[in-house]
Amino acid sequence: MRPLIHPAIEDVRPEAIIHALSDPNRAAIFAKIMRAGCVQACSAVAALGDRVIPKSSLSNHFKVLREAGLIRSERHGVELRNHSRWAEVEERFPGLLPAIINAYASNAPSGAQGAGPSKGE
Amino acid sequence: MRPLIHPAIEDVRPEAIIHALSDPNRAAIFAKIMRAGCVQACSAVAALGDRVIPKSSLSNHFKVLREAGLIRSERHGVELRNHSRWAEVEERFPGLLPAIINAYASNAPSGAQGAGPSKGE
DNA sequence: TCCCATTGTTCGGAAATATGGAACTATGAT
DNA sequence: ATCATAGTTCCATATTTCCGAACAATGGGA
Repeated sequence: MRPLIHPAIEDVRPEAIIHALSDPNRAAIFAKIMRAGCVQACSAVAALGDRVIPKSSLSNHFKVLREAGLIRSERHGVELRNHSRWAEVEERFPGLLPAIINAYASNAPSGAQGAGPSKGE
Repeated sequence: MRPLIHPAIEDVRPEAIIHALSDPNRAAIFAKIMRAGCVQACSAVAALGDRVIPKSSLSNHFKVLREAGLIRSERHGVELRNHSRWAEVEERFPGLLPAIINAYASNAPSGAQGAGPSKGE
């Protein structure tokens, strides 16, 4: 098992962040990590809306978020705890995260607050 | 030749915009269209920085921007004129475009044909 | 008119990336 | 030691992207 990779904030590339959040599932995961008080185990987001995400896919989504510089993951026993790196990213790219999270939220169909996968149009 | 597809602003989905701009080339093209006074022929961006983009790739980049709702293209004789839909998109997703364009611009090394207004120097 | 230069689109195959089931690893508990 | 839990890795399939080449559409001559 490879060690977890966390880029230094100055190495974070805007396209990596934007690409990571261009997937509604990942954006929803990231929004959830933030809303959860900045700490969230991976398994806590096993489902988004009505859709169950396979754990191999989930693992990959967390990896993308991590390597983009959006979250920091620490092992605690058998689980990972994921912290949002919001403050760092916000300082480096002001307004980027709020605007993206907001865009998804304002497009959300029902009471699904935050960034959720759209289930129709 | 199919007609050009321009989604109504209310049908524009945030993930489409974010995905379109998650490619640095497309973000640079979009930024250039804005800087050029909101009208630009496709051929005017045949090269970005030192890289020449094949025209089939360029055609596809413009298509992605268009169908994401970021630009509007009109045929004028043999060429297309591309207008940014900034104002509409800004109203629908406030702050999204400035934040993304700014993120690329603030990351651009000197001289690189980056996206957006330069920040300092 | 016919020909041709210019602009952009479409096609098709190769390369890259994403998805998810199954097997695996690592840790804690009994 | 054995088991359960939480994530990772492997790998085959599916989807997307890239770009050269052929094509289409328009305008300008001769």
